[in-house]
Amino acid sequence: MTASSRSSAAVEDYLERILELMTTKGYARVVDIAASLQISQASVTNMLQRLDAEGFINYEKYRGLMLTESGEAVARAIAQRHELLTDFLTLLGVPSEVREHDIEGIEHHMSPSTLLAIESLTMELKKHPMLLKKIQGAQKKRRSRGPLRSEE
Amino acid sequence: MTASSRSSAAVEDYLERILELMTTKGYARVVDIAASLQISQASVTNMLQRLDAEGFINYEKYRGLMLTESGEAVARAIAQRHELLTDFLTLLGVPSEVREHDIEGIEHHMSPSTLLAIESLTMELKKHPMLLKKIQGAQKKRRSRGPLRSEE
DNA sequence: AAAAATAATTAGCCTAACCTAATTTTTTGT
DNA sequence: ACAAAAAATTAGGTTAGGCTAATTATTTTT
Repeated sequence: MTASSRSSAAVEDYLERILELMTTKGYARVVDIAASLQISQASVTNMLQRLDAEGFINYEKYRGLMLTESGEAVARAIAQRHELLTDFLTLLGVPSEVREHDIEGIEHHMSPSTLLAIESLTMELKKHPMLLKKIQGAQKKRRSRGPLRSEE
Repeated sequence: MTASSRSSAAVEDYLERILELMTTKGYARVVDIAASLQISQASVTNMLQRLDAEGFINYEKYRGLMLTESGEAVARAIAQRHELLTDFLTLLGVPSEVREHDIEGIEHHMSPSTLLAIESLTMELKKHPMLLKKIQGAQKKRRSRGPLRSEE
């Protein structure tokens, strides 16, 4: 009955996409979620049942779903993290393809403390465009010499 | 023969710990690895067999193990990432308990591009102690007002 | 050198998240 | 209205990475 204690990375991913679909299209069907996450519809159905059981959505077979309060709260928190990280990495000049991939990997593992730190940092960096230029420049230099490993 | 294409987060964790044990104690026994990763010895034995099969270590039952070239390369890459991230988050004033936890979660998901950007940023930040003070200050303020809330 | 303690291995399970194939329900086009 | 298409569900696998309990090797102590 209660939304359970801690949500896994997978749960967070689903909720994030569901919220996004709800806000952009007004609804989130199994087929849309599957396409968005690039997984099978069967897997989505399965997860929706679990999300319902855990109190993150209200789900009725074949009929559709709605985020609960708690589900929406989780989804919004993740979306906010995602946005913050996008903002931050964009500022640093990380190329968009790589950026999105990295964010999807790391967004489930950042504590409020770390997020707060990055938020502060991001805000501060925005006030110092010269500094940002320097940072982006330093990257180009190194990249051409060969950094840590092969590029992605 | 060849170390396989892509290493999972778990593989990377094991290799990182093995390298650390090797350098600090001179050897890495099953019991030590298990204690360090807080998992059972049985699981470690299992993974060691896999690491051997995939060419990351040379492993002889009951006798011990050595990192191969490829295993050591992976381990060093991860260790370097870990160090960089520690440096970065420390600079931002993220408390050490949280910091370590977050790093363990995210270090397996960062592309060379992102790492390079953070490296440049970290170097630049070190030259601007006043800026850092400001960032750390901003965090304290917010933290006392509320956990993770959006700003402008 | 034998017994006791410690370390390592094996065997057999478990769970989370995925998958495909088959089936059922809903929607759509004529 | 009803057949065809699309969407959703169920049933039954698979894989990674953990676990415990039982067994076997090795090391230490007496």
